[in-house]
Amino acid sequence: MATRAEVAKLAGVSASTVSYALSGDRSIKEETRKRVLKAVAQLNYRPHFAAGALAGGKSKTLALLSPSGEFGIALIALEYINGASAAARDRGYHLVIWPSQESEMSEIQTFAESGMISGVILMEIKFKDDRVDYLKKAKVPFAMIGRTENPGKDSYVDRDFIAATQLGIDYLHTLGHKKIAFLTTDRAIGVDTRFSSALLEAAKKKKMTANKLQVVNEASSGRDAFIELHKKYSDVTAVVSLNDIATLGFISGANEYGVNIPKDLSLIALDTPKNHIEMSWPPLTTVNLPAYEMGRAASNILIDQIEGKENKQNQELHAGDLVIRGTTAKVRPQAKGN
Amino acid sequence: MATRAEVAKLAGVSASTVSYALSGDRSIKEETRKRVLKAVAQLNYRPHFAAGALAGGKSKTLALLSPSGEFGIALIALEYINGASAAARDRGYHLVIWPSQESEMSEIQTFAESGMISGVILMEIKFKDDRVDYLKKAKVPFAMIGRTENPGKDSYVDRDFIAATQLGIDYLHTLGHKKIAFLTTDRAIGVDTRFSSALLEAAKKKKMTANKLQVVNEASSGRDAFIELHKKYSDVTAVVSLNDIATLGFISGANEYGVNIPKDLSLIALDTPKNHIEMSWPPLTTVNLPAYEMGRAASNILIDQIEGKENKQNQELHAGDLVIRGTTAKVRPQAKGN
DNA sequence: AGTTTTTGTCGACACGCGTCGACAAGTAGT
DNA sequence: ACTACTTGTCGACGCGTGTCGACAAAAACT
Repeated sequence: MATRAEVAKLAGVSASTVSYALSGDRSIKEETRKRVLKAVAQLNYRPHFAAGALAGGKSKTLALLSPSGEFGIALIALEYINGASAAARDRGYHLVIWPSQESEMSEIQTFAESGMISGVILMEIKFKDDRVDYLKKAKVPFAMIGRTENPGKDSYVDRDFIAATQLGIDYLHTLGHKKIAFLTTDRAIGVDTRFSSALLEAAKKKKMTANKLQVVNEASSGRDAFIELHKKYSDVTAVVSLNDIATLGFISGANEYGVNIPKDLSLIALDTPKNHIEMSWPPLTTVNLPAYEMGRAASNILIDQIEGKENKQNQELHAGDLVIRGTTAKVRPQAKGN
Repeated sequence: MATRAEVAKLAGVSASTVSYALSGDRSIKEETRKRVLKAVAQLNYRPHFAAGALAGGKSKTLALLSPSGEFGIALIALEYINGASAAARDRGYHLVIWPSQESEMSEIQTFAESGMISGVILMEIKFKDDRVDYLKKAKVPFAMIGRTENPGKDSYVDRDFIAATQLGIDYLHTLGHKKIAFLTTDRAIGVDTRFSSALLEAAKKKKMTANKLQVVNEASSGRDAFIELHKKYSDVTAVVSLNDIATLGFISGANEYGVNIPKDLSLIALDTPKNHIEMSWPPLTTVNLPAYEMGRAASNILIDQIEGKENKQNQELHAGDLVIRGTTAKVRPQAKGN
């Protein structure tokens, strides 16, 4: 492994000149810089990361705290990770996945102080989130994917629930649907609450009725929801799902009962990771969840913050786009609900 | 952040004594060690990772190279990551997810040489894998999840295809099935090849016929496979799936055609990550893929290697267990294939 | 022409730790 | 009682950087 000293010798300059030529923190004559860069290339030199971290106090490493639920990292986390990781790499950082056991926040703090990590990305944010409070107190830079009830000036990237919901509702409206139902859980994460109220609002605007079907995050629950719908709300012509797992069970239920999607019933999913879309048949019409982009944004926002670009925008909302696939169709003229 | 010097002062010993008390690399009087440990606890001291890496040349960081496919990290990778990450943490290491762009192996080498990473975990191993050749030449310690055609003495953790297949086939045999079919892709990864031949072998032993249904890694392809089965092999009473995504489409197809699983047709999946199991209805009978354990094992094997425990076992096969859920049943007496 | 500012470079130092050699004190073997 | 080894501790050094202060040379002002 080539060191800075070797580069300096080859380029005929001092060691510090090499550093400055690379970092740009002091002005260097163009010709000298070129000589240095040539030597760097020739020796395939790359600064020793630990030495840099030691001397500069910067590790250029981000930790993505993944709440270790039952199955460890959640499925959707995958796309966030991919995006965050890619953006971090683009800016010379690394991303460590940190399956954080429960409330081991003090550990995070220690690692932040020991220079191991420069900042933290948080997922699955609750309305009230202890982790957020902790990190703020500990002065560890962080960015959220999701947001607390009152995020204030904290950095976050989140779904634009209102815009996403409107895209879906407006499309159903275009297709002629007037009586709809929606699948939602009532987890304390806040996503559901925000989604549900945005949906009711959007439906109201279009003068559509919207019945709520309560589900939990399981396929079987989606199937139960279909059965409930089938019995109680037979005039409903379209369903909006706010839970990805339940969606799949819901489709199974429809299949089982001989209800054809999309001919008899339209279905649109608003909270479905890419991986699930390709798993269903027919392919789901969705307002897609731009998780990759959100992950990217989270990294960028966090890095801006770490590097002291406080002036930059540090809160983002992503709506996603309507992607029409195979589960939506025009309402049938003879349907009761028309 | 407390430093070694502060601990030393508090404990009334020299700095190096603190190091030795913690590492155990030299004998320290029991009483002294206790005093040191007390001071460590009191100050909440943790060695500065970069300093350690600089001085000792050990970063205690593992990189998990995830082939960035179309969707980045693959779904199953999730469980591997969780397992590998947990095991690494247990042994004081960290796991960096490295979405490796194509053949940027030289980058890996550079980072390994620069002390950034101590070893590499590889996934989605092909029969002939350039990355493996590269790492061997570059002398970067690595462990595979999966294995090349001729792994020799290279470290790996892989599925025990023979045992896993036998568990499934034997169970179907117990249920009275004699004519089966199986879903497989023919990707070059080697998994499919090994699985297919193990299955044919196991079926032969039990004197069962086994028709192959070729699929690709898509839900719609699984649906097509069902239709093919329905038309061509109507006497088949059970299906073994070797591809998780196709499985879900297969079930949709059965629903669509009014074929009841498990009453009319049994289905058992051998290569399905946990996340997919909870997504299907009825819940899948599987020989589960112990991905979490495999991830753990990969980390442990790699760390053993890094730490020079060459004598330890560095190749493992995991079969998984038969988990009976809702997609298998006794063959129906009146079925043609009986 | 003299003074101040900017540009370009260098040497020195600190970051916090692992580890080597030295050495005093104790133990074991003759 | 002398040597030989072991135990327990310490001080010193080096790992490869980032960065600060110094300073000569050049440029920009009076």
